[in-house]
Formats: sequence, structure tokens, C-alpha cells
Amino acid sequence: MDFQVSFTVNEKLFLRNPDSSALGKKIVKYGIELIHEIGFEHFTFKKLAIQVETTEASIYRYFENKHRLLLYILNWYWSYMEFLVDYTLKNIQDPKTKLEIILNLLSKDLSENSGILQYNINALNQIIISESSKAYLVKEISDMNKDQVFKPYKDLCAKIATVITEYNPSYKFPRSLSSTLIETSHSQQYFAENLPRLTDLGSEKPQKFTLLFLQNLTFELLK
Amino acid sequence: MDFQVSFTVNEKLFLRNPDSSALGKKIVKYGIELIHEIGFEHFTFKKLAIQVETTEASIYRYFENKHRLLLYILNWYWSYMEFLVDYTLKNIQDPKTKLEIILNLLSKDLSENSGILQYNINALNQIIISESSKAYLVKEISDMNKDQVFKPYKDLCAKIATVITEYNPSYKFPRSLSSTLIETSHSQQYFAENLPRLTDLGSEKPQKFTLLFLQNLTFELLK
DNA sequence: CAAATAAAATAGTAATACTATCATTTATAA
DNA sequence: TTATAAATGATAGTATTACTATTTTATTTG
Repeated sequence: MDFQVSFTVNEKLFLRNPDSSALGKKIVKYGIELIHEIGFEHFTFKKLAIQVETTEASIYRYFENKHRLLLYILNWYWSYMEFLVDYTLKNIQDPKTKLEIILNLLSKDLSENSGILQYNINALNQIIISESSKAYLVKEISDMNKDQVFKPYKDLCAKIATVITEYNPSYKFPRSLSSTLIETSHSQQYFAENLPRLTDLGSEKPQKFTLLFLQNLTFELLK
Repeated sequence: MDFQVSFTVNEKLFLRNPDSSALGKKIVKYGIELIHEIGFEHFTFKKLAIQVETTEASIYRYFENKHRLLLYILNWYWSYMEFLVDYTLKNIQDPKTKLEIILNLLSKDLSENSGILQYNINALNQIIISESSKAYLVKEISDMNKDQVFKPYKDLCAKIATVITEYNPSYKFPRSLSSTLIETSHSQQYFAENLPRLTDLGSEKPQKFTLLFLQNLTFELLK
């Protein structure tokens, strides 16, 4: 397959649509790579400007601040994940198979689908794992939520919750389980990689381990 | 009961032991309150100095930077939680009761025990929920880990894992479940409070809801 | 009381997180 | 094709942050 996917990202996240110009696209592309490389705390628009070969002022014309850029990236990712869930579940009837596919999508990296994407998918994956909670663990959460900037996350969560309910209609916490699976897929990967004593990682790779843990958790719980 | 608890906190976390002077204690006390009030991103030593009625330079003699102060607070909290787990599990034999008590400790606030504590326990609780992941989701994780700054978290995790194994010796992921319960107790409380569509919160309060979710998860999974 | 130590006062630097202005290039539509 | 609007670049500037250094004044402690 060979096609492009693009998503409409909430307009509140940017001052000028980065998808509307070559410079905007470069800002996002190199933004992902630089955040991945040095971490969100050390990331500045000054440093990004050097990578992009533009000026700080030009970047500020697209994004209010680095936090909004992170949110833009996350929104893009959440929308992409929801698309992927839809796409891979197409023509599948069995709820168990559906859930298995979802757990795979959550814990595997997306490199298999990298052909489709304009961004460095490995860097994006690492950002999701290491930086995404920084987008919502802020004092401004309530105002941000009013601007709907978490809608794609909620939509993804709701979609997975639907499959959970399909698989076990009597389970009482489909949304919470859904958000827990998403969050846990990040935290267990991160822990397995960096603080392995917080996990039961054996000889498997962090991703594989996380998948095994999530599968056991999900199917034992919903049995 | 009426007694004081104090814990030895890893010496790498401070330049001068804040527990050794009145100023040091005020720095931590008001640090907790100010981080809670304005959030870690907006928190600076300058602002803290004003609260404490001292100078920025004086604070820097105790802590290298605000990140280390956050870690100090978290270490204190993790040690305190481990103490609380030990203390409340004393004389209890039944593993199921033990697990129930642990889930209660994880999702309830600690105000019942506030008499013991020198800090604002409500502020501390909120910091744990909203800020603790920022302590480890950083590029410096590997060096920090070498300095053992996550040992109290790992110890707490290991202690809970032991009880999980006691309750169900054949369960394969006691540590991962343990860290997942800890992390999920934070994220679900935070979501219930701020992004409730990511949860199944009904008419219960966020804490109560989180407890119900964790209880169901734990006991269905380990059944 | 002397000596050591801690804290306060003050100053200063480099980096961060922006905002503003104006010149220049590029796209677009009349 | 030109004019004209829009985007970008170049440059400058400000307030805040994240520190470090120095000197003076309190406070402990031996």
C-alpha cells in the first residue's frame, strides 16, 4: 500500500497551520526529532530554529510555545492511532481478535506502517512513551480541555472501550480500562527500558514484555 | 497515636540536609505547598524564596535545582508509603485483606494520618498524583538511577509485589502489576478529576471511584 | 569568647521564553 | 505581468529563569 494520511488537527493548537507550508512541516518534523533527541525539558524553539535553519521568531508564528507544539504532535498521533485501529479492525468480527490487535498496536512500534508517514516514527513512538503525560499533567488542564485539545485521546479511548464492551458486555469499567491500557503500555515500556525492577522483564524485549503483560491483564480481567 | 516519623533520604538528593535546620525544613514545607499551588512548571526557587522569606541563593545551598527538590519530596513520600504499608499490615495474615488495605492506601488520601506529619498532606497527595512522573520521565534517568534515587519507589513496588505473590503465587507479573497499580491509582484519580471521559466515573468521588476500579482489576485478575 | 558555620544581601551571567519592527522574498489574483 | 498581500528572515530587545560568586552579618558550638 502506498498512500498519504493526514488529519485535521484542532486549530487552537497552532497560530498558523504547520501543514500549510514547507516551513511548518519542517518545524513539526524536526520538532519530533529534536524532542526525541534531547527531551522536552531541554527542547527550545531556539535550538529547533537552528535545526530547521530558520529563526526563533518564525517558529513562534506557528506555535504559541513548545507545549502547544507537543500537543500538536500528540493530537496527530492519537488521530493516527484511531485511524490505525479502524483500519486494522476492518472486516474483523471476533471481539477477542479485535482486542488482540489493539493491544498489539498499543505496545508495538509503528515502524511497519512507516511508509505512510511523513515523520520519524521511531522518534514519535519514544515521544509518546516519555513525553505524552507532560501534555496533560499541567495546571492549565481545565482551559485546555475546553479547547478540546484532548478530543483525539478521548476518541481513541472511547473506541477501545467499545471493543472491550463488545468482548465482555458486563464489564463495568471499559473506559478506565481503556485509558489504563494506553497509559500502562507507555509506563511499562518506559520502566522495562529504564527502571526494570519496576517490572517483571525477563529476557524479552521491553515491547514484547509489555504486550505479554497487557494481554494477560486484559484477558484474565475480562474473562 | 502521637509520634513523629522521619526517614533518611538519599544524600545525593540534596547539597545540605534540609532536615538539619529550620530553614531547610521550611524550604521543603513551603516547597510542597507552592508546587501544589502553581504546578511544577511554574515553580521557581525565586518564588519559593519569597514564600520562605529567604533568598534564592540560600535555597540553592540546600538543593541543586527544583528537580532535586521534587525528587526529595517524592523519596520522602515513597518511604512514608512503605512505612505505612508495613505499619498497617502488621498482624494481618490474610493476603486478600492485605491487598485490600494496600489498595486503600494507594487510592485514599493520607489525611487520616496527618497528625503524624510535618507536611501539608493534601498538597503532598496532589503532587504525587500530578507531578511524580515528571521525576523519572527525563533524559537524565540513567544517571539518576545510578544514584539510587528511585530506590524507595522500587522498594515500595517490591513490597506490594510480595503481597501479590502471596495472594496468588502463580501470577507471573507481580512487579509490573504493582507498578501499574501505583501509577494507575494516580492517573485514574487525575483523569476522574480533570478528564472524566477517560474514566467510568459515575456519581462517586474520584478517590472512591479509583478504589473501586483498582479493586475490581486486582481481584478479578488474580482470581 | 573565639572560631566556625549558616544565612542574608547583593550582584552578575547565560539561557529561556517570548514580543516587536522592518526589510526581503515568495505566492496569488487582477 | 504587475501589484499586493502574505510569509519569512534579520535583528533587537525585555522579563524571567536558572544559576554562581562575593561579601557581610548572624548564629552556633567548642
